[in-house]
Amino acid sequence: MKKQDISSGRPSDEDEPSCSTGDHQHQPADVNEATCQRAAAIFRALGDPQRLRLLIMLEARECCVSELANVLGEPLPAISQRLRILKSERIVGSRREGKHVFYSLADGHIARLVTNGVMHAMEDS
Amino acid sequence: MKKQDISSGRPSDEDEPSCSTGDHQHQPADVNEATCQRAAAIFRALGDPQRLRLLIMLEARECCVSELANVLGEPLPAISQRLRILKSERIVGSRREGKHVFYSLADGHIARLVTNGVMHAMEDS
DNA sequence: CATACAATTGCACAATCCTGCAACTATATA
DNA sequence: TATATAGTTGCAGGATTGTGCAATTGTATG
Repeated sequence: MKKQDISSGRPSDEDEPSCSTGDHQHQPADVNEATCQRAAAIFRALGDPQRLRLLIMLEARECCVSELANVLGEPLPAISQRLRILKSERIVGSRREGKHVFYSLADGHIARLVTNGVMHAMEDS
Repeated sequence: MKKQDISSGRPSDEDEPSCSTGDHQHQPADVNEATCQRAAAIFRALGDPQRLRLLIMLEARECCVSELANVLGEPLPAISQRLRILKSERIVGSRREGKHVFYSLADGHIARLVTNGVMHAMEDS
């Protein structure tokens, strides 16, 4: 009959083979709900072509809003809106200098994330 | 007067200092529009908590749809839908074995992307 | 103080996306 | 062929999101 009970990886309730103590070791499989949502929020923020283009520019160097607007040929309010979203997720940081506000990537971790994503997209078939 | 012309990084039209030949070298700043959109599409697919949770499980090992549905405690059609989206972006691949369809991450590149995102979310304040 | 430039915010419209349920297809077994 | 299990697809709803434009704030200069 060979009834392969694959679908019931957890046959019934109260049977947790590798995690019965409730003690979580950070294996990939069990991640905080909060962590999961935070990570998703970051990815979602990166998941827009226009915002991603901003990040790619900021990856090269710190830029002010009007410079980004000029180079990308888009209205300034649009750029500001996108930067606002990226900042709300702490993906970019800002610094004021006179009339200008300069934006840059928050940290190297984000830079790696952006780079890896773009790399993968390029290597793609 | 010190007029700092920062905003006009590209003062007027028809002036492209470093790219006048049309030959693209893959600096971070200039990326194909297509590449940019492809990368954004990948990030967008990763940008949903439920889908991300699937990927985190698949990062550990290959799983079939009903197993994922069981472990995550969600209806099977919902899981199938999410996998469908992930597959359409070539983030996961599928393999049929009898009644079951097994899903797994498409490649190590994607795995790294997921890991990095989750890592960053955990390290975050 | 008035003016000019830089940047942000608010609002409305459109598009996209996520979800849930039902119906359908596919595979194996009796 | 009939039945049960596994998985996919289609569709309608409600929520979220991206965009464009006008109005506002902030900062330096005449």
